[in-house]
Amino acid sequence: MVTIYDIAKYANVSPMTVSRVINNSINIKATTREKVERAIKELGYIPNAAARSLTSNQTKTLGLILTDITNPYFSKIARGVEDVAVEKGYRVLISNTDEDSDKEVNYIDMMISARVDGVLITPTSDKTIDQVERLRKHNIQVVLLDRTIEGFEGDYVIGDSYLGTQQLVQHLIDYGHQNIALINGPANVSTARERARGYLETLKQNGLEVYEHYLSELDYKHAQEGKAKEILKRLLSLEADKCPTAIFAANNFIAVSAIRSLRELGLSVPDDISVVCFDEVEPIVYFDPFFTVAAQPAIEFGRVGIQLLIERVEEKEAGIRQQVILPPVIHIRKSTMKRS
Amino acid sequence: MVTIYDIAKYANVSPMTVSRVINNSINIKATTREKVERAIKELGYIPNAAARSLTSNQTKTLGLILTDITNPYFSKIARGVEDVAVEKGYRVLISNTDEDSDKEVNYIDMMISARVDGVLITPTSDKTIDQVERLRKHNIQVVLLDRTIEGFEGDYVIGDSYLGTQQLVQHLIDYGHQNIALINGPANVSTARERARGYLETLKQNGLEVYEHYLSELDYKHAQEGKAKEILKRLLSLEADKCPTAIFAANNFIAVSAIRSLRELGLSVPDDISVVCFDEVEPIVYFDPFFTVAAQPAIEFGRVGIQLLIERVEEKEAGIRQQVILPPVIHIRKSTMKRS
DNA sequence: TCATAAATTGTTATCGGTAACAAACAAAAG
DNA sequence: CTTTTGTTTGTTACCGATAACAATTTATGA
Repeated sequence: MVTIYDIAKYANVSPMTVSRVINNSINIKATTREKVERAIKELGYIPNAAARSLTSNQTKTLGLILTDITNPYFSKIARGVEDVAVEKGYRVLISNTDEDSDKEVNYIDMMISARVDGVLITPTSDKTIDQVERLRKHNIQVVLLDRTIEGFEGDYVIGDSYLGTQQLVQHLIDYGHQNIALINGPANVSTARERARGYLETLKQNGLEVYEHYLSELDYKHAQEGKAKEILKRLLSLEADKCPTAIFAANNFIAVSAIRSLRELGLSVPDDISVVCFDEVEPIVYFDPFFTVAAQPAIEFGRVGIQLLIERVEEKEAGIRQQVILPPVIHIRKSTMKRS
Repeated sequence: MVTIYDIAKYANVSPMTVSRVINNSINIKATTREKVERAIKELGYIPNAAARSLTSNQTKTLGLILTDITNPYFSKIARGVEDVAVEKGYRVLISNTDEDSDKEVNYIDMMISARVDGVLITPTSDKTIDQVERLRKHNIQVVLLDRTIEGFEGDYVIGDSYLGTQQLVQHLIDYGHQNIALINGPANVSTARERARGYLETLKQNGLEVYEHYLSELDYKHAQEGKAKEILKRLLSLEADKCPTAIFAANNFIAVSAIRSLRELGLSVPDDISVVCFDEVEPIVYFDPFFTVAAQPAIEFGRVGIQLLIERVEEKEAGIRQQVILPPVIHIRKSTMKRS
């Protein structure tokens, strides 16, 4: 492995001078600089980041903790993060919690041992506050992504779950639906709470009753057809006047599970029942726009989130909290139909 | 930041003893070990990976270079990689080249400066061989993923593009299609070459003629509706007896672009024209299985690829080359129709 | 009981950079 | 042609961990 010492010897200068050239210090004689740069090129030297970080106390590495990169919503976020990070000279360590707080703890350990400069994280639940504390104790900046957690003081980038839900539910009501069931995410996730609030308040604002039976929960995860089917069976077995004519799915995965289950139960969307959800269902949207959704600007979430994080990292003391709430965009498509 | 020196002082031993406890060395008195472990827990010590890597010459970090994490095919690969890597105690640095070899060079630099132990890479083109050389010069192991490159000697995990193409084309022929157009990926990517070969040979084996006009190229990238539309316009303007009744799209993105363009041109799939492609189109498949595809075990690609890489990393000298070729699975669905 | 082997712990140097200070050299001023 | 100041380069110590060796303690056997 070639080091500054090799370069130094090759260029007949001291290692320190090499270091100065690498870091574009002032006060280097032009001829010396050229000599060193030639040596660097000829020997193919690339600085050792580990050694650097040891003195500089920064690794130029950031952690990105998501629930599942396989969800297009998160892969887009990851993409946004990656692009901005690289642009600003940072590397990105990535990991998937699967909404599992034990995994989350392990990944936080990993991030701490890597001494990342900051972590951008989609917390699994309110319990994640402990992990935030731990990171901060290790002097690692934290920005939350997609969700907040109780008691968190700091920067975050989230979508407006309340607003999006309100708009979707209102859309259903405008389409003549009165019996709207909510299949929500886990109540210990802030987005689920906000979506529940949006759902309940919008119903109330429209003078509609909320049946206890209309509320159920699934994980925000992939492939839960089994549980989804049970929920739907239960919903569909309600008396005719209480049987839901529309379903609000709290995210894209839940919506896909729901529609699959509905089909298996012999119902078709939107003819028999309408479905709306949060987050775009890709790449279906490019190919055959079907889902009525509250689309969130996922790439933008990533870009903004990592930007905030980098700002925090680069000016530690930094001032006021940056809490960005990006509004969703409602797309009315084929999964909802007017009740006649 | 708490270091072994802090632990040492707190536990009244030498730093070296602390190091020994951390690394589970033998010959530590039980009482000493407990004392140190208690100190570690109480002070919340986590080893500094950078410092470690300086002496050990390994970072326990691996690089994953993909073309675009936004493509579900690659996000699944990334997921497989991540899972196995973490399981084996490695971190993963991730990056997206967008099939751009300049970006690729930058990311390779990044990986070298991070002194990753190995890189798992989807090469952008045959030119990537230079980058492989560079990595190796820096003593970094390389495993190729999804594609090979000319002149490469080493491990790789790829799909059987030839076989998959053959089966898809044969399926089209069995369905009565004689005029099958190929919209391929870039010829400097091995999968595209193999798919072209599979296409041409299967046609020949069936005594079908190949029209020059049937061959065209797109990037393996997202959102190329413009170019796709041009290609399709040209194809559809051929005389009736030469006008394709089926299209072989070299990957999922190309297929989606093609179908979108076809629709804009007033044609529907499969009624007017059949379409097949490589790689699953998710999550459509869960929701409404539509595409006839050669599905590749993406997660498995990732898992196997990173496993090979880790093996190489952990026993440098290692023996014979591991060249894994995983067969695709053909799913015949609704995007193809029998010609009557 | 004392020498010797085995187990346990400590010291020093090092990995590849850089900060802080010191030295050498060149240019400007008297 | 000195002196002074400013430029440029070099030395030393350190970041946090560990390998290699040294020292100390404990156990074993004659």
